[in-house]
Amino acid sequence: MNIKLFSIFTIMMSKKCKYALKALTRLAKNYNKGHLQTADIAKLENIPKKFLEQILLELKHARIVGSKQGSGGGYFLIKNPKEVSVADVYRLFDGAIALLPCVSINFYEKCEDCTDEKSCAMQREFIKIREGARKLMSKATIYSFIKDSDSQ
Amino acid sequence: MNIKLFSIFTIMMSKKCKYALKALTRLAKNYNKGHLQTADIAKLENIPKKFLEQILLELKHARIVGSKQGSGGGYFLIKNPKEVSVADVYRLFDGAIALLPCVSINFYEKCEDCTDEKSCAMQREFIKIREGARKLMSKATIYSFIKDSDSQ
DNA sequence: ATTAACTCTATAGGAGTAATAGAAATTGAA
DNA sequence: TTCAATTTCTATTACTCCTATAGAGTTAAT
Repeated sequence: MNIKLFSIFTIMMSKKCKYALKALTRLAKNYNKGHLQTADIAKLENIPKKFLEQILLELKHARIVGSKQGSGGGYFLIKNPKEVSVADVYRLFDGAIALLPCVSINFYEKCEDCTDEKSCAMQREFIKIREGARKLMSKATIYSFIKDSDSQ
Repeated sequence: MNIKLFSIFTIMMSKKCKYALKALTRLAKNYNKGHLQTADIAKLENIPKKFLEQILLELKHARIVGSKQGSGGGYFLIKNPKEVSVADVYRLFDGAIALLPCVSINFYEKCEDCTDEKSCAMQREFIKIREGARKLMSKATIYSFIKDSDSQ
């Protein structure tokens, strides 16, 4: 009968991106209160430390976090938590929000198999899907993660 | 400066899934008008023929298309084009619509790094995103691809 | 029978993910 | 000034999955 019993192949957000969001959430709780060290964030959030180092470095290059080097150093959030959206982080680590390259705003590419983009039957619908996802992912910010969680 | 010049790593719909949607669109145009052969669909849609064979077979196992074997055989759509959604096809080939396994309806899995799911700060927002994407992808059907494209 | 098509399984190459390792640079403090 | 702690950066590994191809098997029309 060929029934698919299990499928872990699901395309989702990468772990890197998820870890980034969790780390940013930690940093947001500490916003304007100094810096946190990689090792501490790693332990608190169950993220492999060396992997988290890479992630924080990328976030630094994207100017979302800042760092203090050397002994007693660490990372801190530069941007306001309300101005760091899931969309921003997703684009940085996982790329396009659109499901097809030809309907992506930031990562546009022509589909190889498409002879004529204008006559593509799927574009109109996939633009709608992209817009829905884009709006929701832009509205969800790091701040929205913390605003109710500390019974504040 | 370490500027990322190019990134083709974007997570999107797989080619398999895109090819499936294109093939289904072809079959929908021929709905209730007999069958089409793999080779013809492959040529019309610029899809590698042997790859398309696999895809149509999977769609058959999912009871979305039917087939007629032997010489002169081919594939035809079983389901009404209005009842085959992007969500259905996406789930079949690419898996979960949700961005995190822990907020997926059909492909739920616990996040390894999450100690306590109830206290996860991100769940609420990611459920919203999933719901938006789910609704849009369920509303977009194969029929919605063809309804205006033939100036009908 | 022969031909043409679907059915099924296997496999290969390439790409990307997740994670680890280690050396270099920087800073604070003893 | 030396040491220790931390960030910075590059390389590399193991693994998985995607894309595509190949070929043998099965079915049905002529």
